[in-house]
Amino acid sequence: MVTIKDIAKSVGVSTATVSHVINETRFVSEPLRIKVNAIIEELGYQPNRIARSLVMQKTHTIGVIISDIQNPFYTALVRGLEDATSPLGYNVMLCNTDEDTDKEIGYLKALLEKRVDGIALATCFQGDEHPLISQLNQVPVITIVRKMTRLKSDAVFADNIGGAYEAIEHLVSLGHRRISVISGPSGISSGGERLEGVLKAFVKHEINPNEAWMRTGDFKRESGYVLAKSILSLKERPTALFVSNNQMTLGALKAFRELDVKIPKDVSIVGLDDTDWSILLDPPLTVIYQSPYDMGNNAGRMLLQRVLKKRKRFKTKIIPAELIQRQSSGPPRR
Amino acid sequence: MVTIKDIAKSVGVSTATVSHVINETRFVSEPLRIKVNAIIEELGYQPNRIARSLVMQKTHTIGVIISDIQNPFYTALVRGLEDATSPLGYNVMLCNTDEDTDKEIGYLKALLEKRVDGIALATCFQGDEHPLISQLNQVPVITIVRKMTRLKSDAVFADNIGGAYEAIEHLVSLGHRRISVISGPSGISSGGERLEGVLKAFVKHEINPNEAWMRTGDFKRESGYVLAKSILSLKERPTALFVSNNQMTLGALKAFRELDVKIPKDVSIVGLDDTDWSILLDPPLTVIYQSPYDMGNNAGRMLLQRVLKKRKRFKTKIIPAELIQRQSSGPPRR
DNA sequence: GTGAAAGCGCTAACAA
DNA sequence: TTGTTAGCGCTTTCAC
Repeated sequence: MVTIKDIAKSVGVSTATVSHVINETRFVSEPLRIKVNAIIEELGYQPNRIARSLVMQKTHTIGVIISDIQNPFYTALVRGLEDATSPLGYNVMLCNTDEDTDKEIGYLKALLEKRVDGIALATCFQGDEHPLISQLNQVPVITIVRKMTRLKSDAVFADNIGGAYEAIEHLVSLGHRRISVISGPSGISSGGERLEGVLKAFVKHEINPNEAWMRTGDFKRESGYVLAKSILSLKERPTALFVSNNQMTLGALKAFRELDVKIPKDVSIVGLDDTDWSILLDPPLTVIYQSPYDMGNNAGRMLLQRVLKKRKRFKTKIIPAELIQRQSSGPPRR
Repeated sequence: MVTIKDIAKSVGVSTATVSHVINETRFVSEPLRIKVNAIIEELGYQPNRIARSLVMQKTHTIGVIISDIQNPFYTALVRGLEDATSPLGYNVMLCNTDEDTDKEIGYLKALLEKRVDGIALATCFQGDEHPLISQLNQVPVITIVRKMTRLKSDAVFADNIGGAYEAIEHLVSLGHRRISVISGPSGISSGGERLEGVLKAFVKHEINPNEAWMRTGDFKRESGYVLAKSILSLKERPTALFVSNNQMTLGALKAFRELDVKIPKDVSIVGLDDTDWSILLDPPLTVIYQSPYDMGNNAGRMLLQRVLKKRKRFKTKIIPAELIQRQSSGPPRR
């Protein structure tokens, strides 16, 4: 592998000069500059960013930790993040935890040791005590999707309470009062907050939550499937179901299909998170939409601002929720 | 940031000793080892992998270049790749080209300069001349999904010819002879090969391709939509349509819905690439399935074998194609 | 306008 | 059993 030293020797200048023509960081006379560039071209020199990172203390890499790369929510988010950071010369190191806290620890340690310039973290830890909290407080981190207490950082979240509230409002406005809910883990903020939004709407409309209809899943497809099946098998069926993420909705829809429950005639369903194919489902799915692309894009921009020390105070951005009404929700059967 | 030197000074040993206890790379007496580890713990030392990479000439990072991170095909592939590499301590640098050759060049250069240990590349270049071919020939590369001529490398592809052939066979077996096809760019191997498979089946069954029904898209949703709309608007409609990737199928289905064309009563449709939600569409989609997870997983394993020099000869792995028959394909209307 | 050389944090050959 | 020290390839201060 050819180095800056080879170039220097070949041209007959010092490494300093070569470095300066490469980075345009101090004046170099025309003839020398031309000669250096020619040799660089000729020898096919490729700068070694590792060496540069070591001295500059910057890697131009940002780490992203998400729980499911196969979930379109996260891929849109990553896309937004990459669109925000790659034009500024940053690369993304992507880590998939699969909701496994051990993996999260492992990835986080690796990112820290690799000295990434910043980390975008959608944690899968529940509760307060993140084991790496002190290390995380020492690097630019942006908390995304799921809150982390005790971490001083910028953050981008969705309006979970508002979104869930709106979902229930929508169902109530259609005439539903027998509403079932599949929530996510209450220890994860997006799980707990969505349930909070639901309950807030219940209170507003004086609906007494029926324990048998209030279930908690783990944000994965299988739990949506199992819980929906169990709910639909109840002697007393709800007239509507709100599922608090896209994967569980997928599972729930499978259950509906298997049990041949007609949507929305038998039971209305509202999901959270929109996808490309929601519109092609049978029937097209009514959802609460919170733009993951915007979340990622904002996260990327905010993270870079911090990396580049363009901002002092920590900032939290909330991405709004929006109801997209399609045909999976309708008035209850009389 | 605390360094190995700080540890050494604090314990009163040399940096060599510290390094050796960290890496367990030569014997260190019990008491010293304990003391060193204690101080490491106490000072919260985090090894600097950048420095280590510089001397070891290994980054434990692999670069992955794909064209669309929002396409479930690629996310499953990346997932498979990560599952294969991360247990061995490798991290994935993910780059999304969006079918833009300039972006591909930029990312490739960055990966090369960052000295990733290996690259998994699904190129978006068409034809023979990849501008970075000589650089790529100097690092471990695994070609995935799309062939690259002139690149000496391992490779993992899908059985595109076989898959497309099978799709047409299936339609013919249902009684179709008026078959329309939306292909991908012929300059991309997965585009050209799938068309090749189609034509092979046409020949076998003595079907004369109707020019008006043979269209070429760009693998993106919009082109599937536009082409399907135009095909369905023909005075002479085909009785079946084969679409050669999932994104274009999504677009085509939208066109079908907008024109109120009944599937499979009016026109049968077979897609290529399966997705989680194919089964929930209306009607559930018949597809050709070529496991992207397996592609990624094999690619990851093969790439690491090469990185670790466990293999001399280049190897190509073909992932088989399989027909998954659902309800979007049926006999033609009489 | 250019060069010498220190140093980024680590590994490992060579010495002791 | 442990320490000294020369790099890995680059940037940048200080000198000329």
